[in-house]
Amino acid sequence: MGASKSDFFTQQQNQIAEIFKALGHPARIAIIEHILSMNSCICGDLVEVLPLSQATVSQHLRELKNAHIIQGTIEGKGVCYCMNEETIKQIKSILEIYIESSEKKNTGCC
Amino acid sequence: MGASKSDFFTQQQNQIAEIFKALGHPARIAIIEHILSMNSCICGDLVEVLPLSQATVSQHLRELKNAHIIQGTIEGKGVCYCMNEETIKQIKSILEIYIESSEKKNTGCC
DNA sequence: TTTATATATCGTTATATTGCAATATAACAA
DNA sequence: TTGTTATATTGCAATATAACGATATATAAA
Repeated sequence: MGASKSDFFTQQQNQIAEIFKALGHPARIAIIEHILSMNSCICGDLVEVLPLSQATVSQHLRELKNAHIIQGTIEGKGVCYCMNEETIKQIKSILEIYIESSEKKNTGCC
Repeated sequence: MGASKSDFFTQQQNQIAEIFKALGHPARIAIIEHILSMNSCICGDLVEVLPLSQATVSQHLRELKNAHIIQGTIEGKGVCYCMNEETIKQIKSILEIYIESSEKKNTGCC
């Protein structure tokens, strides 16, 4: 197969997984780090920084946009990218819940 | 292709992406939620709870183990799974850094 | 020992992802 | 208008992933 049985999971589980999946590629981590490291977020130079073709970079950007991890606005003939803090905060708070639950229920078996 | 060019990214970028990738599937999110919701972490019943075959569940568990998101110890004829808090905390702190950087460099373009 | 139960691994198929060249689109410049 | 630059999309080949049946392994029970 290769198709995940999304229908059998909750909408929330699918949504969370979507975001993590978008973060699950080194090129996309590199893109995020680069957006964060720049003072301006006009990111046409990503192609020069990354070892990937323009087409591939554009594709990764689209995936990050689809998952609402970054936002892009047209600025003249370029596009300005920046992080969508809300999504990152959402994921962070989910991890916090995981950590809390895990600390509460320490059964000592591992 | 289909092979990601891992060699061209830093070890840290690859490692972070690996963990996010392991979290990027609804079944694996469901597994984590179930481990956290149980008082005991003996998780042989995951197969009954999830809409997946035993082989598939075992495969997902292996991926979570490989990414050090969960740990498993043999208990009698079953296996006891629990979270590896360290990994979750590591990912959480990376997201915190992302949020901080993002807040500092608000250029207002998006 | 034999049998049952729990989990892991192997082999296979269907689908998804990665990456790029080629091409399309869109905005500015001349 | 035409040309130039920036980004997106399309189409394709190579590889990876998801899922499962069958089988292997490993421990407990009889």
